[in-house]
Amino acid sequence: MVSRRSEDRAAPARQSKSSARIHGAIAHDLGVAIVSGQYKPGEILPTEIEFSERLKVSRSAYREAVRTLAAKGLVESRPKTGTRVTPGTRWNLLDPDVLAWFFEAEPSPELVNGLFELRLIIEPTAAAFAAERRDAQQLTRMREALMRMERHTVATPEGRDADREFHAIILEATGNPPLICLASTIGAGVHWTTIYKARKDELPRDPMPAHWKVFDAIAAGGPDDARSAMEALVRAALRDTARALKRTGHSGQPRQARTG
Amino acid sequence: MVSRRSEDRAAPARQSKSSARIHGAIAHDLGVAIVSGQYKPGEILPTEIEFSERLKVSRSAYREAVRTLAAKGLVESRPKTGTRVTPGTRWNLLDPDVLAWFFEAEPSPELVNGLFELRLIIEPTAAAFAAERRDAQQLTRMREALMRMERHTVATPEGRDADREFHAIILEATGNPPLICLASTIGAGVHWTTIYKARKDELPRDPMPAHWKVFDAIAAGGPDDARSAMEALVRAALRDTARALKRTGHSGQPRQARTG
DNA sequence: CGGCGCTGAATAATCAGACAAATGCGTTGA
DNA sequence: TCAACGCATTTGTCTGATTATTCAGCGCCG
Repeated sequence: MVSRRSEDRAAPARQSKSSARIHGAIAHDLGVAIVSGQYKPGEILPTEIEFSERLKVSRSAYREAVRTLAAKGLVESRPKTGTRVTPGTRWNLLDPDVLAWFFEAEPSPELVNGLFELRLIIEPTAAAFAAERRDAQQLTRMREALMRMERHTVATPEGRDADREFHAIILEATGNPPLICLASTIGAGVHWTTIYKARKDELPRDPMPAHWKVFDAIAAGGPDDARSAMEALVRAALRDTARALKRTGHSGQPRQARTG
Repeated sequence: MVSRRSEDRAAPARQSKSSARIHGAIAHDLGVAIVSGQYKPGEILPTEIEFSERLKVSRSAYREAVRTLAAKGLVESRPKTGTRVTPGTRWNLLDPDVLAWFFEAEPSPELVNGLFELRLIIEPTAAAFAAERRDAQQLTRMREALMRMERHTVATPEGRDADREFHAIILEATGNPPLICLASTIGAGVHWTTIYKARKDELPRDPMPAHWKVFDAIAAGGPDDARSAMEALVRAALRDTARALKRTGHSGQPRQARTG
């Protein structure tokens, strides 16, 4: 995010490069500015006219960006009052974009710990459900994913894709749509944005045995075994993630927001 | 939602009554239409010009509504292609508005069961965390909430508010922001929209003993006791909710969406 | 003295119409 | 057969004006 003048807290202006939907870029930058505390809850943003002029975009593009943020609970607009940053308790922390915006800036330890805790609740339970409900075809796909992961190792994009897919199939096997939504959001937001940023020589030790244990338990149809195996796997992953977070300070590297 | 002509699947037009932000009303109606399956995933909405004319609103108002839906993952717009309903796996099921829209229409049993399951995972764990982390002041507030609930009973709005507050304080005591966000969303979406729609004579039996058990465990600092007490409480509530859902078919009664 | 309605100004909300950018698709030429 | 080109379509953006809301201040009345 580039500010031309120091008093501009969120004034990236339109990227002259190529195209990039403008309202999406503004929503992204403003969202990051809000979750990172550059605009504090209760604070009122400049008027539409002033802000859109400062950003060098039309009022309509700016307004569409604000609608996006309002949909995620970050701001609230009222005539005469203006657009106000809502209290943090109203933010949709589980929105994929909001989570991504947090991790682009410096997520608070409170948030990171909270997500870790949540993941530690959700994923083992999902594995237990999967052990009870998976069908033969899902089992086959899990095995294939793990074999692909083993062949490529997590040091490669292919290996990481296979890892992701393994977890995705487990979630799918739960047959619980909100759980699937939740777990993939958290997984995408926390785990993959950090652990794989580690330097190659700091990659976690061979994760395959832990993965195979989860698979075996699910294949055997043992929910308790699946739960504990997955808990061990997640704990190991979280240790690595925490280490990476502590080392880098934050996850850095902006990514493309899905919205827009 | 009023349709003037039968071929209009989502054409409530602007409410001539009072005021109501137009883009918010459109987002609401279109959102309900999408989650209820009137527009199916993969389907492409009419062009902005056509749809906005049909709704009798300006293109900009319609576009802002679409931005809101896109922010929640329900649709996706691209030049030349149009605005397409995204596959259900990409919807933010845990967005409070999306959840509310589901419950305005007929939520699928799959979704309802999924939410129940999720709640049964989350809330007992939250109670366990609360038992370990609550401070004296939170304990006092919990007791006051329960006493207020006892005094008014859940048959009154005051009693229900006290019930809500009790659960909210427990969540607050976990100190886990994503968990707070998640649990309040699910609680708002599932529980309160259904159970309290039951006829007075079908209200659940005295919920106070179960509530006091949860409180006692949290006060005593026993996470395991708190977990099992809360699990019992939630199970009872879910039974009542399931009964109400089965009887009414769905939760009916549209409510005001928060967005806009 | 206190509450209540009126008035005005500030701001978001909506509208209308034009132009720009992107992109899927058919056409055309090698 | 296939690649490059151009066209039509649709969303994206811009401009400027008008409308609706609502907060704050003031005066009036009880």
